Amino acid sequence: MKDIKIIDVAKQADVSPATVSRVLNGSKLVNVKTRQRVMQVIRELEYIPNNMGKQLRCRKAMTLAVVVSDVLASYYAEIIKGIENMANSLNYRVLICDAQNQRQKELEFLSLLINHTVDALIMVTPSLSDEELSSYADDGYHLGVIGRKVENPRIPCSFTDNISLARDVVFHLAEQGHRKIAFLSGYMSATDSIKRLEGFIKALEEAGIPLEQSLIENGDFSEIGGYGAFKRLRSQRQDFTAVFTANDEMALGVYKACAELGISIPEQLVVVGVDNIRLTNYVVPRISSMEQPLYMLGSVLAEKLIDQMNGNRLADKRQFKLEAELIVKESSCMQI
Amino acid sequence: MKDIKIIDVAKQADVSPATVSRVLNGSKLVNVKTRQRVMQVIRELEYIPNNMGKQLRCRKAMTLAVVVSDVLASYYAEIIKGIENMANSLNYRVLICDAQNQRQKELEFLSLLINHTVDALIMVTPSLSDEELSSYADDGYHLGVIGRKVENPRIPCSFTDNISLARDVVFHLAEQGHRKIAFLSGYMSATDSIKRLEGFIKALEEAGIPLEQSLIENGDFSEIGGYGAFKRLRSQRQDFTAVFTANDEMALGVYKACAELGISIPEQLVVVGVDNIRLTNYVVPRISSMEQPLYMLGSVLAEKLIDQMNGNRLADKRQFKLEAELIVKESSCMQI
DNA sequence: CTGAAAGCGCTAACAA
DNA sequence: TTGTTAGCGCTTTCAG
Repeated sequence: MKDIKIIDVAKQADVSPATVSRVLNGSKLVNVKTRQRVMQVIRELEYIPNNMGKQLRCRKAMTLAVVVSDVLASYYAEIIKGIENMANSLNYRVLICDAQNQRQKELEFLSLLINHTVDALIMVTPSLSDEELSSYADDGYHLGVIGRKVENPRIPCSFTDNISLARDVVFHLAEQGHRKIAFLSGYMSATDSIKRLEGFIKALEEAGIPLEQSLIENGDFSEIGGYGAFKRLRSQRQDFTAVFTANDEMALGVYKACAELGISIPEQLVVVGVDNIRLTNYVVPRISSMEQPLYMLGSVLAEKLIDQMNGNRLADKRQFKLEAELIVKESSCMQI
Repeated sequence: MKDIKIIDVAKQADVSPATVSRVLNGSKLVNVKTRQRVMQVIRELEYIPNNMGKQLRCRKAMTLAVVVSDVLASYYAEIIKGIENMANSLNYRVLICDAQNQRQKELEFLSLLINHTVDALIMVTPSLSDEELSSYADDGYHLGVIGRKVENPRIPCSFTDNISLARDVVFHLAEQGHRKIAFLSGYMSATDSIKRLEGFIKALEEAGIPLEQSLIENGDFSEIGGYGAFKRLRSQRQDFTAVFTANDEMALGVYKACAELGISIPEQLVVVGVDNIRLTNYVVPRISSMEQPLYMLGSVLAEKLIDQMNGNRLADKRQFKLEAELIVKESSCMQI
């Protein structure tokens, strides 16, 4: 902790601090000879520029904050990795903010932007409305959103195409002859759930399969929710041959219910989930699932946000709609 | 982005910036009347102190960096959560650094400390030696380590008691009459693996069970490694009745091998792993496992490190050895 | 109890 | 090509 300062280097090299700064920042306006001398001194003194001084002077923290609902969810880990790797490669750092599923916390983290602790904030959380975020964005703060579409032209966003995601599932099932397909939704307040249901309905139409409201049941994205939803559904109807669950957790719940009810998968019932979590490969039969491009959602958005901060405000594309990929496994396919 | 500054507030309230600063920082040296007036102006102007200015002046970033080998590993997520929640509650922020399993990256992140981007660094990675870390700590930088014991008196550390962890497993097995217990290690370079093996050997002695070298086989903490290790072991000997794997991934490998070899668990072979990952509850039979206090490892260390930075350098306890907990499930217990 | 003034370490006009 | 100078926004002596 010697704490050499730029002035120390300057004196030792017999130049001004400005010149040292120029050398440090790779300015072309420095004599080669001088540059070498300064570099030499920098090495000798083991000088490391103090980032706080730089930040204040440049009014840039070179840091992004990412707000997630719960750092424990593996869903976020991949997104964070995407953001982190991209940010680091562009010389930015990443602050992690765990909102602990509390709207209040999400709001509090916004202060990191306002008090200039970070240059931009990425929300991967559902609580804050477009309007709330817009008021900040319109004030000139840099905000990005992952997981849903936002219409404010200042807010870049990346999200999965849930309509085509649902279509892929329905067509995969329809191709195998299924006509009675049930859908288990997540929270009805979640955009993801709404969009998947919407896509499901659209796809049925496209596939020429009549929509039956009684084949749609509410879950809540949890295993237990899926279990309950399936049981309720099954108590009403027994004629459906396939279930599309809005995520894999609910598919696990369906598995549990089927085990209890003596329904064999995929012979009597075919199941497809979303997220392709690791567990889907460890139950028998393995669960077919739609894999979201999580890493990409993170890296694409981070890149765009950083790009935008560095002046390319006019760059055209602001919304990144990425496609999920169907991973077919035994739960939805006899002949695999 | 109005960017009100302290001087603006000062003028408006007809006081000096110093007084505004005092109000902001809750100094007692302010007349109640003045304080109210200043507060009023702060609210009116919606003044938010600029953190960069504060950081530079106070020479504190109020930020910790956490370096992990791979943000995707669920193992780290819990530790990060522990650090994050504790840090936030003490008004610190957390920077996440993904070393991507590269030693070089770990080294690079140390620069965050040196250039004063963060006040302290927590290493949850294995690559850097005690000596390497010590040289920084001795220079006055604040470093903490999670996952292994470090002897430098300036470096606080938190880790699981692997000796007692292994003992708990061995005694659990011995109590059920097992005398031929196999051990599958992780990487031989990993402290965790070494300590668990050491604990295993010690515990056998304590339990009065003769040690048999041929019942110890090398794995590498991966499922495939566990699979291979078990196959090798089994090709040599068939008389053991229990396997203790250094982590759950390897236990999954054992499951796979047993399925192929027609060995039934727990009737013919009992299995115990470490980490109690979610998957252990979804295979049949569920895998008994030692659960590490990951959240605590993170929060305890963060608390200590922050405490230490704030002057309590003399506080006695520097090493936090926490106990793992045995979660008994069907893989190691017939009568469950 | 309050204010003036001096920086924290750095960069960027502006001059030379 | 280089140096001088003036801050970035804040806190904290030191006087009063």
